[in-house]
Amino acid sequence: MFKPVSSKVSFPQLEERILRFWKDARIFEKTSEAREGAPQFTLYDGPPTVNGSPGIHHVLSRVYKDIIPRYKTMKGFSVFRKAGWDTHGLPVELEVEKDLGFTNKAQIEEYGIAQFNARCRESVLRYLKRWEELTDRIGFWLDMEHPYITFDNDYIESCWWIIKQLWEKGLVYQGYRVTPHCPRCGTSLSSHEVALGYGEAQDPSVYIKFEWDRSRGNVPALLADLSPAPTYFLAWTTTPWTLPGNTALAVAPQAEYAVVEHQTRQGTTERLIMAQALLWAALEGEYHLLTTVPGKELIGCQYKPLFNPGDYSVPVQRFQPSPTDPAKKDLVPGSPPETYPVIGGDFVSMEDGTGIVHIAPAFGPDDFEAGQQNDLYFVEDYVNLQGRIVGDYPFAGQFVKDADPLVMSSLESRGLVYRTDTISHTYPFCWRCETPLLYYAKPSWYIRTTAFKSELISANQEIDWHPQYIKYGRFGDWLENNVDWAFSRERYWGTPLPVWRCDQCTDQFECIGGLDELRSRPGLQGLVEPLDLHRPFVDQVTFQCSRCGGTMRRVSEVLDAWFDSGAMPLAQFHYPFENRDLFQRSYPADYICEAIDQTRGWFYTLHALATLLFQRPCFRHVICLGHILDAQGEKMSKAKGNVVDPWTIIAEQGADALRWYMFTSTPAGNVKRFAPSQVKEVARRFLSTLWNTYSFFVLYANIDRFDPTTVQAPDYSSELDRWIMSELNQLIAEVSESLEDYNPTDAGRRIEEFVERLSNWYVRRSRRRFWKSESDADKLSAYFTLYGCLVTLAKLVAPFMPFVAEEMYQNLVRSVSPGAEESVHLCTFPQPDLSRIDTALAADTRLAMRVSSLGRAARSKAGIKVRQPLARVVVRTRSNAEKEGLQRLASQVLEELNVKDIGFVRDESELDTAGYSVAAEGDCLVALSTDISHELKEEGLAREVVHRLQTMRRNAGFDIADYISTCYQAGPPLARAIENQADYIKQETLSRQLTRQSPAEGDYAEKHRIDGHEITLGIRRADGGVSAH
RNA sequence: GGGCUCGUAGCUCAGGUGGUUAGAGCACACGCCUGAUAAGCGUGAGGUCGUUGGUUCGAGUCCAACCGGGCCCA
Repeated sequence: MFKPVSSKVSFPQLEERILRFWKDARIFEKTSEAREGAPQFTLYDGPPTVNGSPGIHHVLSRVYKDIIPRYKTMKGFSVFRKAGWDTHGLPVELEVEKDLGFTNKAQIEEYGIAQFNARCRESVLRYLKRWEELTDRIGFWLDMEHPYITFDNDYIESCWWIIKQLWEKGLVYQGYRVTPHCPRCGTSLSSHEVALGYGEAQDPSVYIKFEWDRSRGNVPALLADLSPAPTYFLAWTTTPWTLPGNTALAVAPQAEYAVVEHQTRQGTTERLIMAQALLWAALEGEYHLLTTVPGKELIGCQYKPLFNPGDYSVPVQRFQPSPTDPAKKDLVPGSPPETYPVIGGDFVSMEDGTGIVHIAPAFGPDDFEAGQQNDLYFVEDYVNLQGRIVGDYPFAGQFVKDADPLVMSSLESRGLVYRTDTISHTYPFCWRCETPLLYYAKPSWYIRTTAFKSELISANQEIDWHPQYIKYGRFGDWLENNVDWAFSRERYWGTPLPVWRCDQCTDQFECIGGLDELRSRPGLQGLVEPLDLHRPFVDQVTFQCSRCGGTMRRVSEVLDAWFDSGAMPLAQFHYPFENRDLFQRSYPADYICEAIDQTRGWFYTLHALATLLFQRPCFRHVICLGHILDAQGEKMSKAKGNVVDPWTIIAEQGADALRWYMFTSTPAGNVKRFAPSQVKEVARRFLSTLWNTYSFFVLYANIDRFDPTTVQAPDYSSELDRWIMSELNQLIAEVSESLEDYNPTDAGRRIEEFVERLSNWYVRRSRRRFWKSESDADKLSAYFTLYGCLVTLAKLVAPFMPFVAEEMYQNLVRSVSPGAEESVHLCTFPQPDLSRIDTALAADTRLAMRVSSLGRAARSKAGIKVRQPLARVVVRTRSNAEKEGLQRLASQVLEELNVKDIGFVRDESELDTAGYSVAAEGDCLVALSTDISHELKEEGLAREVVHRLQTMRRNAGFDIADYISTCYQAGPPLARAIENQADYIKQETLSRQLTRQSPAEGDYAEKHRIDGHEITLGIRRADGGVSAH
């Protein structure tokens, strides 16, 4: 006996039961134990940042991470899947800062780095619990008992080892570069972080006059003859605060520049120099053109500083060739300048502005480069790392963006402003705290990924991307445009950069690749127990300089958290200090899966570190998911309030419905518009159809005491059985193929299709076989076949919907075969029996379904219910093969249409359409005879009576197998029909007696009207309550 | 501004290498069926396949430009 299955089921409750079963019986552990020694399949779990609770988009990536390992386990692999948690980084610090009410770094240092980091650790540990809970609840099986956590000392030590490897290959360097800098967080951001934060900004758009000094530098011949008058270079900028840092103006050498004359508001005459092509856009009011001059002739002209740093107590530096390496430029202290030069630059655009670009080498990447190339002055120190102006400026003390109007009024008062506007454009903001980023020249540590660019590209060729276009599109392009990785951060809660520097001979650096190496340094001090490799403890560790005997102190930086996650192929094993074999076995990963934004994030750092270390990729197959948007196609964000909480969906529809929706609604790589109502639809359309088929089977199998363990395989004489077995094996083949191809979407959609056919054709057409009284071979064959379909389905859907699959398996298999595998997830995945696939039968059945569908349409047109039997259906067929196919399946069509006989014609002209109702679609035509003879009429009436009695049985609360006694009172026409069809009625309604009399006391009675005639029906359970079957 | 990607019914999606009248599910209206079903079946309505050009005997499908959404990069 199977456990009775109600058609009404709460999936969330069912899932909770299954979770307990898995836990109590250690099923997950057993899936590993059972596959010990089998070929390994490796998942690398891209560690989510455990800062904040997991959202619906995390469910998407986590169930996609789950399905392939589950499938591979059933295919006999030993699957490695260690959970990972990304615990470092700015987001974590930011949250703690918010809690503490901090607004800048100084407050952290005041508070104490040790305490601050302790809070960071607590914060991630708190969130980690929530991640574990959700992971568990959605049935994502991975080893959370032995996770890798990026803040562990072991993990950090592996990171150190990797850096040492790169250091020894000369791939780590400290560069002085202009980087995007967040003045609030006080740190540089990497290019992928900057990308997260572009937004619309309102900025000043100003045209500034730089006064030409004819007494110095170059005077272009074309301008030499002009009468003396004040002459200005006109330059455009959106960042007035950088003007005190201006040390040059750049022109496009090939462009033509105009000298124009105009009247100022004060009535004086002045001249402006700017690109001719942009005159119309930049100038207002009247002006007249004096002459033009090629840009290259302007190079070498000198102009007067807007703000001479010497006047504001700000130090000046200057680029000059390095004495050790003439190819390099050093910054050396300089004296305040008299004038600055006009230089040439190929980056000067003729799209907007004036064709003359203001250069502040400290505050822009192009500017910095121009400074190096032209040995320019360098003025940076009037802005500190908090973005505030220092020095003696009238706008000192202001945040740079707030200083903009004050800079302008200072220039305005000196008559150096031509025009002021505002502009709306995209500008980068800090992705976490939304502070506008500043480009700021400062030292940062780099990994020289560009040295391995061609290896990065060729290793990518070995990777199997889903969707494929990522490979040479998004990801390939990114590799083609590779730049060195700025991987240091001036922060606190992160893996410390393992580089020590001598405080005496300051250019002596040492990179430490592990703890033993550190312990072996001479004069080691400050390494205390219990060991914590984080700041501030690691900052106390000093040793002796091998060159001068000075003290080696660690540099202050920590690592970009992306380095941590990119290091996981090694660091999750504490490689190379432990687990060398395990590492070797698990490299490269067979499978990884994250969303599209990771092309610049984890996909990249993983690939970069692997290639730099081993010159080969560390993952073979990757599914790159599209993002989840809300139902309106808008990005989900807390601010908009359109974030979907996964727990709500799970509580209402269950994890399996959510999983199924994630897999089948949209291809993995597409954006997904998430609407909770669609999860509900999945539950209704697919899950409940499957469940009801299962529940139907159990209901009748129990009545008939069907025991799959003792029944022999049938001879499959039934076309229906052969057909569904053909469909089933076709399904197994296609599902396997799609999953092998990392495509759960197609696989799931095929399963949906099969379940639909199973329920709405196989079971519907087989119903009588299940409820007929005699237990013959045909009945057993139907049970056996449906049972086989359901058990196979349980296994096929197991990787998709692990809970429902388990429930079905436990009841269908374990309850009758205690020796069977303990869990569906310990079973092997079904293998298709290709010999059972009968494509001709499949085509014939499709045709039979189509004919039935058209036959129903013909009935509908004629207004004759299906309950009324008809004499004949005629089908026009295109070929003998079609005709023979339909003849074989005639009983299915006849029953479905409630028709006595089927005929065939090859041409419509053979059909006398009088007395027929015809329906056609494409080349398929079906005609139903509409003449209803007296006998057919009586049969129809009898079926009406049966229908009313069936409904009454249900209303009276009888069991479907209870025998009853039936009585009726009706006029002659109905009574005659009932008498003539008495056997049929008794059989259908399990009536022992059928008598023409009034209902007795205690009978369940109803009055009905059939075809205009009144009838009273009464039923009662037959004596002894003996059940049928 | 550049790159990638998507655009098919009100909504969610199918539509290998170009080939009759572009399909499914949901939702809507009307009708039917029901000893498993929260279901199912039938009919109806709903589409200039984002737009405009081009290639072709023939374009949802191939090409180009543009428009719109998303992501990425400036």
